[in-house]
Amino acid sequence: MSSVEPTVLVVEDETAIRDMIAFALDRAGMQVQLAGDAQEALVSINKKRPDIILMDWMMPGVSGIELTRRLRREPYTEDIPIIMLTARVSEDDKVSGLEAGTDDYVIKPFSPRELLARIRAVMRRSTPADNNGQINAEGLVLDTISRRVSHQGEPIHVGPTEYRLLEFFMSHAGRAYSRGQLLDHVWSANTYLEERTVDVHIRRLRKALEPARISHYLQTVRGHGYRFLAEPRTAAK
Amino acid sequence: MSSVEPTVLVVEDETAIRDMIAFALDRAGMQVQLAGDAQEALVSINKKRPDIILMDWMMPGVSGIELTRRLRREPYTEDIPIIMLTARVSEDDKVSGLEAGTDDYVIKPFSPRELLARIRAVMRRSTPADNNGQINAEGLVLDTISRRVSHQGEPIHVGPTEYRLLEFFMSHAGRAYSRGQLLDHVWSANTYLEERTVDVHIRRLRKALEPARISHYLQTVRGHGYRFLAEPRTAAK
DNA sequence: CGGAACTGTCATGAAACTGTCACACCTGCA
DNA sequence: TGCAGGTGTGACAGTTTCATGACAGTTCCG
Repeated sequence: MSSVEPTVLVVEDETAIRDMIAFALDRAGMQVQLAGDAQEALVSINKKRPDIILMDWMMPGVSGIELTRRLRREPYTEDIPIIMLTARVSEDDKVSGLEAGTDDYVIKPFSPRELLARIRAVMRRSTPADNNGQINAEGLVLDTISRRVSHQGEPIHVGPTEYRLLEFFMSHAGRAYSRGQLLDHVWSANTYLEERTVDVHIRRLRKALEPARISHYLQTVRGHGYRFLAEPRTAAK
Repeated sequence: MSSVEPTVLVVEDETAIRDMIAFALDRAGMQVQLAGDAQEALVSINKKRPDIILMDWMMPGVSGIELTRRLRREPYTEDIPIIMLTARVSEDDKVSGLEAGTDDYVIKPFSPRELLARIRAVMRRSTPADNNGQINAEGLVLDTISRRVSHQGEPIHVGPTEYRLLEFFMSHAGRAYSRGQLLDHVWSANTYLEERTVDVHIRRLRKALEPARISHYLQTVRGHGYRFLAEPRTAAK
């Protein structure tokens, strides 16, 4: 897997907790960036894009959840996994956090070990490979730099919306999304669109993937939405 | 959460150490499975999924670290916490062990007391509720992220209602619910439905679980309702 | 200006899903 | 043994959900 040490950004206003986390992560061989508030966090991210972000829910000024929303809006940061540190436990918070784009939660108080476990779990889940601008899934390659799609060398043409949709799906492979979530993430926010619109774009994307015989990578989750899953060849072990 | 005794799989080639560990764990009221090498370990895991694995770093044949990688690759096993037993002390080994998906490690020589403490710590942190969106019960995995159900890797198709029903049951395993309670929890409120409707959905869910031969996980509680209980394999019947 | 590409919405039919029923079956009890 | 209430099972019709093709409005170019 990735032989380089992952970089973790810790956004937390309480110095004691921040230092504790920093110590634990450092011991585990991770690069650590520290930030005391959202402002510092943004600066830090701009300087060096972290592989994962640990973020306190409650912070002076811009809250963790608000910062998450902002990060999710920018292409440069939207794919960074975020783990929320929170004292809250209610279902509502959980839901709104997940909607905002959080990948996991750790509820205070937590042990350094638990934190490490979560970080590893999230990274194992969301790090497909080393990221040089390409996302690869069973021969389907999406190049975020040239903004092109190809399958086993053969170029595939997709429209702008289909491209964004595919990019979102491929960088969150395996995960099921409702139509509402897809509208939030793939279309610019604040635009109200019919949910059926998603269906049509899925259809167009499938059509584009059809010549490569991989349209089934886009799976329908009945009663819910869609999911991208590039199934490996069904071969016995 | 699980009040039942945890099952611990010990993978260790040195008989003396293995016996010592087995004795200590048994005294602490834990179920113990033993394996002398990776091969035996895989067989044992297939027979009964352990709640945690103690694994020697150095073993003849497939090493502990390699076995860890393999286990992390399979959905059925990827969530089992692993504690590595090692004589090595260098930083490098420590890091690569963690990267491979190990949850903790104990350096030889160690005391039974230390071992138990580590086991309890790891289990405490990896059990809490929706671990990483997966609910696992004896090989039956419900993934709330991808919204899929599978048994020992084999996907299982269930309809939307059956999915919600199973999710509810699995996150309240062992508990018996009346038909009325199930209607309240699984169906959206304010809908009046015939109580027998529950029976039919139970039936459909059982049918879906039938190919995996685990339809008996859904038990009938006569005169009351139903209960989900994934029983470990009973030897003979 | 004109065409090509793209976008959002809609109508339609097929497929999946849902709730209900009738009847078979099973269990405990008189 | 027969009865009575509870549960399993298959069938069915109504409903919901989704795939698909069409269409009109837009934008983006030459």
